[in-house]
This record gives sequence, structure tokens and C-alpha cells, in this order.
Amino acid sequence: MALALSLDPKDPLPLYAQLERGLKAAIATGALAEGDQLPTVRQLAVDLRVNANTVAKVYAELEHQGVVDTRRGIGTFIAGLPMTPMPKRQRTAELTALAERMLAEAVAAGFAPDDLVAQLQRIIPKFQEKSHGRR
Amino acid sequence: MALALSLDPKDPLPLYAQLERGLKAAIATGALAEGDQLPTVRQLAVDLRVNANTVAKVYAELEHQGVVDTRRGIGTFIAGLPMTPMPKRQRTAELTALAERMLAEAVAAGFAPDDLVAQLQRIIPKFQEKSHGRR
Amino acid sequence: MALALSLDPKDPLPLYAQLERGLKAAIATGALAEGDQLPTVRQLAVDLRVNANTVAKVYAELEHQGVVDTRRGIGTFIAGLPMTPMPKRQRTAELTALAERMLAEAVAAGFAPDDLVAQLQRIIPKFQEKSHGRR
Amino acid sequence: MALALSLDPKDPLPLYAQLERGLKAAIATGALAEGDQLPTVRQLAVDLRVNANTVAKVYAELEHQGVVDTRRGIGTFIAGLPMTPMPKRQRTAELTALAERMLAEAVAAGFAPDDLVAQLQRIIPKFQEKSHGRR
DNA sequence: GTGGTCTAGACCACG
DNA sequence: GTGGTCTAGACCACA
Repeated sequence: MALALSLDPKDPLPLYAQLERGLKAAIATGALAEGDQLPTVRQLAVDLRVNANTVAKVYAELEHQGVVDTRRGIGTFIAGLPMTPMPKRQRTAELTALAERMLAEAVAAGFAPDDLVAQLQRIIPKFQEKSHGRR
Repeated sequence: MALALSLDPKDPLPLYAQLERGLKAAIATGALAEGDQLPTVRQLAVDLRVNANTVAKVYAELEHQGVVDTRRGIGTFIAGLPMTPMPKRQRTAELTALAERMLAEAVAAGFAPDDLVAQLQRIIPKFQEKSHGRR
Repeated sequence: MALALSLDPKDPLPLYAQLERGLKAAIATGALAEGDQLPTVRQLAVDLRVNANTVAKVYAELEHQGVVDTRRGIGTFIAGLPMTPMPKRQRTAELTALAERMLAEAVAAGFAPDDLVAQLQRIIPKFQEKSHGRR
Repeated sequence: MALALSLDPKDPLPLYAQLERGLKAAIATGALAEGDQLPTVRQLAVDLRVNANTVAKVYAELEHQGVVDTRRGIGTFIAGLPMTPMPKRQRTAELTALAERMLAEAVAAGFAPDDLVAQLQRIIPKFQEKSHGRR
């Protein structure tokens, strides 16, 4: 498993946004750590069956956000300090909004809130495994 | 509060998808119950500061899914039991996919999985209140 | 004169950077003022004999910087407060660096520093004319 | 200080163009004078943290322009009088274009034209010092 | 080989 | 009609 990213062309969320989310998650879980080289634009494009421009757009956006560092002719690498420092109050508000949105979405899809929570708790360990076995 | 829906034009998720998600959530929580009349296309468009075509498109899609029932010249109403029954195995797979997607999103935004779960559990009671005091 | 922008394909500076520079200059001089609609992506692409994607990329970048406001299906408009608030010290340092770079470039092209200054002073009035005759 | 050149990989202007501009400026100010030996391709590449091919490309271009003279096995030297003479009318046109481009850039960065001119006049003396104390 | 720029052209979301 | 996303493919800058 190179990165276990998967994109769904049927998802109304655009491909580039799905990819950005996936890459950030991989960084946040430690599956990609500081200094690691990302897959090349073209390789990832092939793996995800997506156009290279789409991948390049995401890499550029992450570079813009300071999450990765691009060295032309060499490759793209996870940058030093990712992830935002932010006032705690705002952070909490953001988390609340996110949780509400997720609850709405799950319920909209016909799942009970408790079932969602249960399922989340079930997969969290597996999700975190990705950061194991790293140097 | 007519529906407490809010749409964000900057969200990469298209407006129509945001609206569809919001309406389904309102139905699932009971904020909108069977037989209730939805706002007219034009009224909702004004409330959400969105083009009427966008609202109409969502209503049509929900009608197609059997979630609402449009009676010409009268209005649009919440239909009987929405959500097609589905083999349990498939339901579970869908729930898993949903949970994974949410976990990825939360983690990508810099939140720990456990914090997300905690926050969900905190807001679930408040979320369910919406369905109280109704017929 | 719609905007008096011109791009030079021979310039080693990429087209999108030339365009970004030109648009920002037009805003800074007041040729484009707050609330004004920019040319449509496709129209500007035709005018400048450039691909629409190139223009769109610049508009997106300016939106990202908060210089313009994009409303889908409607158009792109000059946003409220453009241009950076920045510590004066840093500002001065930046201006110095810019001036040095320009001097180097002029001299590299075989012009005397004084001639450059003289020429700048000659064209400054004409440059500022662009902001006249506006409501 | 071997040459006081600095290249910025994030600048949209390509490295080779930045380097060419810097070398020509050094020649024009007299920091490098006729007959002076340039650093070797490899040495300059190391100093500027750039690939040797990039430096070599610039040297070749300058050689092509007659600005430097490469003697195989010995080194690269500043050639006689660089800069082809040019009809005065064309020179003026070129200077105008240069000045306009610079004005646009400064204004785009949020500086007033007059401030740019003032800053230029302030640094011109210091700039010319570089050519003093030489043979 | 790696990322960046640009093009031509299709299709979608929105008004 | 307006901006956004995506594709296929060319060519450039850099190592």
C-alpha cells in the first residue's frame, strides 16, 4: 500500500478536494512524516487514475499552505511544521461545526447518530495503524 | 427559524449537494416530518440567497428519490418513509465508508479522532431535540 | 481601452505572473476600483490571446489573496480591502530589495541608473491617468 | 563575497533568468570588468546551490551574446564591450517598456510610484560604489 | 525523471 | 453566459 488513498469520481466533492483531504489526513496520522517524499505527480496520477494536472494542483495548494515543500527537478516533500496554530476557542467552534455537519450527513444517509459513533470507534485503531512501522 | 440551513459558496462541495444534505438531515432528525410542507422553491431560494434553479434541482432529485412528493399547484411535501431499505451488509459497508471519510476529514483539519468522537457524543442529545415537540 | 494589459510570450516571466502583476497594478492605480467587475475569464483570454485556464488560474490566485471576489455564475469583482497591511520596517526592506533588483536589471540591459529614473518620472503621470474619469 | 548573487527558487522568474540578470548587472556596474575571470561553472553552482547545468546554460547564453568569452581548459572571462549598439529610437522604446514594467511591478506590490523613484535615487550612489577601487 | 506552464476542449454548477 | 473541474498532451526548467 503506497498510501491507501482512494478517490471516488461519483462523490460530489471534487477530486482535488478529496485528494487534498486524503493527503492531509495521511500527514496528520503520521503515515507521511516530516521530510518524507510524496509520490511523484505523475506516479500518483497513474495510481489514482487521475490526470497529472489534478495532482499537481493539489501539491501546489499544499505548498501554498506550507504543508509540503516542492523542489523543482527533485520532488515534493512533507514540510517542517504543518497544521495550524489557532486560538483554542476558534478551534473548538470549528470542531463543533464539523461534528454537526457530520452528524447531519450521517443522519441524512439514514444512520443513527449512535451507530456512527460506534463505527468511528471501531475504525479509529485501524486508522491509526498507518503511522506504525515507521523509522 | 424556517430550517436553519446554511450554504457556503466557498465550500468545494457544490451548493446543491449542501442543500440536499441539509434537507435530508432535517428529515432524518424529524425537524421535517411526514406530510410537512417544504418551503416553496422561490422562498427557499430567497432565504438561502441562492438561485431558484438550484433549489428546484434539489427538490426534483429528492422527488426522484421518493423523499418528497410534489403536488403541482399546491406544494412540496415530505413523503412517507424515505430511504430505500438496503441489504444489511451493504448498509454496513456504507457506514464504514462514511466513517472513514469523516475521520479523514477531521484528521486532515487537525483534530484527533478521539476529540471528534467526544464532540459528537456531546452534541448528539442537542441534535435529537430537534425532533421533539412535534406531532 | 479595456484594461491596457499586455503579455509578452517571450518574457521569461510566466504569462500568469505577468497577468497577475498587471491586474494588481490596475487595482493599485485605481483603474479597477472596489466593486468593479473584471473582464470575464473567457473574454480576457480572447483579448490577451491566452488560454482561458491561464486567466482562470490568475483569478483564482487573486481570490485566494483576497484581492478579488468571485461569484460563480455571475463574475469576478474587485474585493473590498486589497493590498497588504505590513510592518513599516519590513515594507521598507521590501521596497529596497525591489529597487535594487530593478536597478540591476536596468543596468544589465545597458541603461544608466539616472536614465531609468528620468524615464520613470516621465511616464508616471501617464501611468496614473488610468484612474481618471471614474465615477 | 564572490559575487553577491542570490537566487530565489520561489520566484516565478526562472533561475537561469535570475542568474543571467545578476551577471549582466555585475558587469554593467563594473563589479566584473573586462578581462576578469568568472567563477567556474561548478564553483558558482555550489555557491548558488544550483545545478551546474543551469549555470552552464547561462554561461553559454552569455557567450552567445558576446558578453563573455570561454577559453576551453582555462576559464570564462568577461569579453570586450558587451551590449550591441542599437538605434537610439529602439533604445528609447526599450527603456520605456522597461520602466513601464517596473512601475507596474512596484505598484502591484503596493508601492507608490514616487516612493519607488525616491528609493532608487537613495540607493544609486551605493550601487555605483561597486565599480570603484578597480583597475 | 521531476515539477511547472500552457493549450484545446469537454462537461459541470450556478444564475 | 460565467466560473470551476477535469482531461490529454505538448513543451520548459531543473537536477
